[in-house]
Amino acid sequence: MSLYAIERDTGIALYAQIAEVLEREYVRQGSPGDRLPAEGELAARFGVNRHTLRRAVDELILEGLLERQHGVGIFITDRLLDYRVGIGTRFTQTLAEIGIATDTKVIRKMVAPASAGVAKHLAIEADQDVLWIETLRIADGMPFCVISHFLPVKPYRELLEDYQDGSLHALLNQHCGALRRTESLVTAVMPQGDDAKLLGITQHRPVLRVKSLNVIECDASPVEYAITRFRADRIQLCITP
Amino acid sequence: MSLYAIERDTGIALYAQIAEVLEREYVRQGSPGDRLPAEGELAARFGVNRHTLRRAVDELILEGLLERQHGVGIFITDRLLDYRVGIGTRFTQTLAEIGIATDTKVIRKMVAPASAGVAKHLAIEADQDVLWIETLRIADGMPFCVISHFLPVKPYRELLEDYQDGSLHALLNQHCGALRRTESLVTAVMPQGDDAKLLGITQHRPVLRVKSLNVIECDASPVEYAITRFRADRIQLCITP
DNA sequence: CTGCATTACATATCCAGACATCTACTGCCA
DNA sequence: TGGCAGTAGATGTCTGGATATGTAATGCAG
Repeated sequence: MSLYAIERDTGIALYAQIAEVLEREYVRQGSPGDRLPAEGELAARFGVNRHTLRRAVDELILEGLLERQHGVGIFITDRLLDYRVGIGTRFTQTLAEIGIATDTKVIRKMVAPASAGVAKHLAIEADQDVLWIETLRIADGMPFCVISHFLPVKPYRELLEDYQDGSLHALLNQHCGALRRTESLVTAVMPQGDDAKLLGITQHRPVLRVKSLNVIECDASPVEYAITRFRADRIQLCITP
Repeated sequence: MSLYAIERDTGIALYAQIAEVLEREYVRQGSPGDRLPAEGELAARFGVNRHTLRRAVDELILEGLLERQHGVGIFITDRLLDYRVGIGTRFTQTLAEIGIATDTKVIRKMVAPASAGVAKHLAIEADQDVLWIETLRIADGMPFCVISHFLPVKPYRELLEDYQDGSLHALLNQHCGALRRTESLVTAVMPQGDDAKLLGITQHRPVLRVKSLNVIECDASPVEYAITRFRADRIQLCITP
């Protein structure tokens, strides 16, 4: 029997009380990957309807403590992995330095008219075509971040015609010489579109979004505008002055 | 009548279809602050149960597009304000530079044993007492970020006995000389504890968390370890190399 | 005209049940 | 032995109804 009882008519919602008990009893006691009893079983134990129990589980999913797998069960999520990635340097290079094997998967590669934001940064007219490459970066076999790369069509279309994997910036470096990152804008958002699926997280976990612009070192002409979405549960950007 | 019809048995959940229609029809057309029709009204219009409609609204609340007020209605949320704040500099100073008036409110001030993380950064023993100050920063009259400041008790207790508002770092500067920020760790999390209430956001919007350590310039001894939680909808950290 | 009780209406919670869909396992069949 | 159909059991969606609680406007009493 549970040490923590559920009380009705206390002014505190049943689902909130149950969420707390579930957290104390399963999340804190258990380990990542552990499965909880089935919804019906838990509902019976607490003496509430299955909907009420689901509402309680929803709370913990929102907090990132649990996740559901359709047809399988409810599981305790993995903990923060605390990778540190420098913001000033390149993705592949940075992770290589701390001994993490990385992989790149090209999700989409297309030519499309630039949005206002992209056009501004690439110093072209809005609606003018840009090269749009969507890549998924994988570290240690686990999805790490999704990057939308935007490049001017003009000089880079042929260059990237057969780009498939590896470091995009190494390729650009060979062609344009040294690149420089001008500034990075960092914020937190909820995952949009396919990002949650690609990153292997639920729709309810935040992602760290970094917008950055790379220019050619010598003449400062823009080469690539990138929007990166990191799994926030696996990463801490490390910024050193 | 709506241009966008809801279809059953398409394999797409009704609530998902309704959420899309609500977004197109109200969120994109309307303005922040606008109220949606009542739940019952909308449910009748779409020909679904009120629970199903609520589920649809839940989706948009999670995406940060709508918010509910008990007994009042459902409203379109405010848009991103896109403040840019440099990570390398001081809060008050940075915002002053871009012409934003700031205010500081001390939420809590107490002495408590250090957690493992805090102790490590301040180079003291775990469980040893530290000064713990919780402040809320307000920019242009709107909550902006919550900061947990941790300082060694030893030299700073008396200094900060009567600290109430204004720049904490200006005060520390007078006492210790120049400070230097060693590194900043940035990630995204969902708000914990009272943070959502203090920041004036729902529990379902992400916050940007920055952990930083300030040391004395000349001898590199740690002065302040701070954990800052920014409203992610109002801020973009701007990082320049 | 002020202030408070009433009331209408909004969202919040909970229950009970039906059916859909997904997953993993079982066991038969080729 | 490999593959596939069936099935048990898990989560997902939707309905209908009852009741609780919060908000703001109404209207009456003072």
